[in-house]
Amino acid sequence: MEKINEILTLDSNAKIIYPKKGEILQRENELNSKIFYVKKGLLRSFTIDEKGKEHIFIFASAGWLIADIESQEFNQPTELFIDCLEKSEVVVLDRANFMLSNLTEIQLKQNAHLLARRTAVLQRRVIMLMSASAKERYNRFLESYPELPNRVPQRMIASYLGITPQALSTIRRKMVRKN
Amino acid sequence: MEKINEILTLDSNAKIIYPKKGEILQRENELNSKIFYVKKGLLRSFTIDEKGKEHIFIFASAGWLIADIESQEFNQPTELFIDCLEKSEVVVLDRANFMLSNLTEIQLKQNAHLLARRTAVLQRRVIMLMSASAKERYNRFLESYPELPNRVPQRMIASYLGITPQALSTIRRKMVRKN
DNA sequence: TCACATTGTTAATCTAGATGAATGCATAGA
DNA sequence: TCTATGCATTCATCTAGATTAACAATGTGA
Repeated sequence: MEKINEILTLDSNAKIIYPKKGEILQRENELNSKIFYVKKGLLRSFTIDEKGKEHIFIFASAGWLIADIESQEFNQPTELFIDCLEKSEVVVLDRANFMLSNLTEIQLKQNAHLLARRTAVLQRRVIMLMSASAKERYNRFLESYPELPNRVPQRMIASYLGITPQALSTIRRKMVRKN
Repeated sequence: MEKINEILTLDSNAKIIYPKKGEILQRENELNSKIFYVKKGLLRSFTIDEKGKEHIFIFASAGWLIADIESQEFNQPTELFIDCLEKSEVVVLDRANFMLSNLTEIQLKQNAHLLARRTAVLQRRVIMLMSASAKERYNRFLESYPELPNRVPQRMIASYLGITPQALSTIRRKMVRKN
């Protein structure tokens, strides 16, 4: 994940921002083409459905990219909000530059790996959503992101898992009782 | 989607196969690094969970790639089966070659776009699984892949949507009644 | 400091979709 | 041709998780 820095330093259009907790970096329906690389802190992306309910798509802590790849790839307005959960340090890249600037071959390959890694995470997520119970998904979440439960409120973890805060609370209670 | 052909013709290790309906191209737990590009026909990838239940991850008709990106990116044995639903024509690529062969810059960028497009599809899939009812997911599926219902049995569509064949049958009945 | 919002918990009720089983139909294979 | 296997449908039942609501504990801001 270090090679990204080469890309960043080469991209003269890259800017660094220091968003505060609660700051919104990208809104739904913006025609946006930004990619955010988190150097420090924590961001998240999420949608809001017709009933006004929030669905967290992904958390991005230090070293991760966050962006609305779907709308960017198909040149449509953003579906995802992106906001800041902790005081952060974030590199803002332009999609066009990220994909098309004069990067070296090595950097392009790195780029491909970053995208492949993101895809891999999503692949696992889809399989989990289809085949695992809420309890299993929660346990997998704890294994995969052991530090996040200390940093984000439970209602957001519930939202990430695709369940209500009440359901998560019940799952946790049952897990405690069994130990 | 045509530029892929440039990549294919350059990759001297690429082979063409002609699998028949029902033929399995990749099994779970194989340490495999193949990427399949479908020229004609129809493939699918799927997992089988602990209860023996099938979960279809993706359908790939002409012009699409299919591969277990997750296990490849993390160098682990395959989680996904890949098999053939219709007599097909398929280009078999080696992951190593696909990522690291001496492709031109343009081809590498094309490559990045193919991956980004895959990621975009998965992004939409995750959001749908989290926020939409089975009925809504079915309608979206019909919009996105209008030709597939004629080519694959309903139980597979149900599996793709993450519901049982019975539930899909009920949804369809209700939709017919309303028209 | 006091009002007020946000978070997590519990409990009662409701519902989308799962499960299990039976039936009719079509296709395939000996 | 007959038999068997897979597919779609329907129905009765069950259950994981949603919904609604009430309440305590903690933060937050004027």
